[in-house]
Amino acid sequence: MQTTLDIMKALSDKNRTRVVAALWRFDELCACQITELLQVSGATASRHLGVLQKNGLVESRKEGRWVYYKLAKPSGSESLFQWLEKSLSGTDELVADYQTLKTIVGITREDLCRMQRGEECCPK
Amino acid sequence: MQTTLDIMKALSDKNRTRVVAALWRFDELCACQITELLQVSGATASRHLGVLQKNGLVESRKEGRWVYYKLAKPSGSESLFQWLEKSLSGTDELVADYQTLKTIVGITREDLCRMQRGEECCPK
DNA sequence: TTTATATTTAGTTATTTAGCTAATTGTCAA
DNA sequence: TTGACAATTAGCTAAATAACTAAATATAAA
Repeated sequence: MQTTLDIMKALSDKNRTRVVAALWRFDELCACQITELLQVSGATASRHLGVLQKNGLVESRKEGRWVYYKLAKPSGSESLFQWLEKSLSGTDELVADYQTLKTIVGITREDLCRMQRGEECCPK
Repeated sequence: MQTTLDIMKALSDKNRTRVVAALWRFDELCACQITELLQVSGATASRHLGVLQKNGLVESRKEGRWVYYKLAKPSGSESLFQWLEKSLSGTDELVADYQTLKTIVGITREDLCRMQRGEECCPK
């Protein structure tokens, strides 16, 4: 029972649900892209991703200094995600996130991380 | 989006989910029966029922001094409940709750409430 | 090897919330 | 009308958690 409750709790946070929704549209995103989307500190984004991963909702893949995340729907969760996707489709926040993400993935990882460090370099 | 998150949050609490599960099996239960099931104060049970009701998950009907609650699945929530029911089926807590509930509904409302007031009278 | 850096972990703080008791409300019965 | 009483609301406390900054870890580049 606790597993079920933990999944609900993981998905009852706005930022975590935004991450899940982002991964519906963009197959794989790295931690820095998700940090940029949520506009929180890297540590905060990392913690949210950790919660999602611990509950089997995302999985990660390390590639050099970057860590990439993608959805990992636990078996039997199809109807949950079916509901969630329908329930959230078209909400203002997610529509806006989609626009933001299109910009974010258009920037190289290197430039994005430079931006996050507050350096002057900007994406062309 | 907040509505969706609120529903998840409502269902991420163990006691509230136990109430929902109880109402799958017993069409209608009064507040005092739910208080007895959860083994919390009447005020706490009332607050949980209030959260469920506010988010459209249960509806209530007043009959004299008693208030009866039943499920009120919001439209479009079928797949959510399909997942939840499957995900929770057979868990120790809910199996135990079912046994407890069979006893509880076998007691008259009057005797149950007397028990809760700590009086000596006991159900036959 | 040393330095830079993406991510995670540790530690702190503010907010939220589940629980309690006490007070209030609304209904029935004497 | 008064008293009893089921349920809810108000007010409080303790625990959980989301955010931050700083420190630690792991990897790439110089």
